[in-house]
Amino acid sequence: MGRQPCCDKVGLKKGPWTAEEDQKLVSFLVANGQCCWRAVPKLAGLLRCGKSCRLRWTNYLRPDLKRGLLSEDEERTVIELHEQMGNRWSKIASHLPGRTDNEIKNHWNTHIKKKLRKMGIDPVTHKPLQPAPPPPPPQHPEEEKAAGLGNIEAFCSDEVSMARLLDDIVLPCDDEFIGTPPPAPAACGISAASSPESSSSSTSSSFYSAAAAPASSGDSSGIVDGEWHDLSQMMMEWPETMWLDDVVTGPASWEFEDPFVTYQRIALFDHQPELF
DNA sequence: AATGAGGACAACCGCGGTGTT
DNA sequence: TAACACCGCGGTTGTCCTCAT
Repeated sequence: MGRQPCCDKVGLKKGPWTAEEDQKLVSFLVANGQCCWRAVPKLAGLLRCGKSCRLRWTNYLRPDLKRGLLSEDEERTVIELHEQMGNRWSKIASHLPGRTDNEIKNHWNTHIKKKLRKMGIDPVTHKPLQPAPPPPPPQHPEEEKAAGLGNIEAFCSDEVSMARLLDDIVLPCDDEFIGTPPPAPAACGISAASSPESSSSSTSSSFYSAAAAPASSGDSSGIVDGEWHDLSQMMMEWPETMWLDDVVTGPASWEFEDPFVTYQRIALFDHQPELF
């Protein structure tokens, strides 16, 4: 059965979203919720196709999204799930709350694939590459596996350690975090969440877990499972926090405003007008 | 300081699945 | 049952940014 292309209509805009478009989409969805995407652009006053709106919302504007790099726990989970499911990015993403399939797919293609190759692992088959990685050449398949896959050093020593990187940029999502405005998208902090799903990977028998466990034990960010606030909960708390000033007035010392912060402001205005 | 290469990621494209008429 | 419409998924592309030269 033939299908009309979704976005070839004359006059529909393509390409990067502007802050104004983000604002329109977010304010519409916050006010009306998600209905049929085809109607969203018209109702929201956007010259975009519904598909584009859905993608923008799903991958960037959704309030429950985590921001920033995947934690090592999350990376391990992705690898394990990829081993089981292949390129079922949406299924993989469903095991990582706050992460999108697109984000995971991009991270896989740009980071994890390289790491696995450096470790001598075929990112497609998850088996040792042939020929085996350079010296010292293992004598037995088991040793090869252990050397290539069981060595966390191989996983991260040739790059800036994700954990240490997160040490620098991640703020724990506790009350202190709530009171601290996120200075930049990458530092929104939620990125290092140790979700129950991701932390459960530590019990997996997969060699990836064994490989990475030492480096991740005692989450480098100091965050304990369950400490992460649900965004809606955070939003309920914002008015009592210093963050509110940033959300309401906009970042004082940042020229660029993260669309996420824009969203927060819109959401607060729309849902708690009595506060202003 | 200029510039080219490579990396990272947002966004688009096309297809398949599913619900409705 | 067929035709259609919509949504979601996975692959790919385009653009911006960073870094090395």
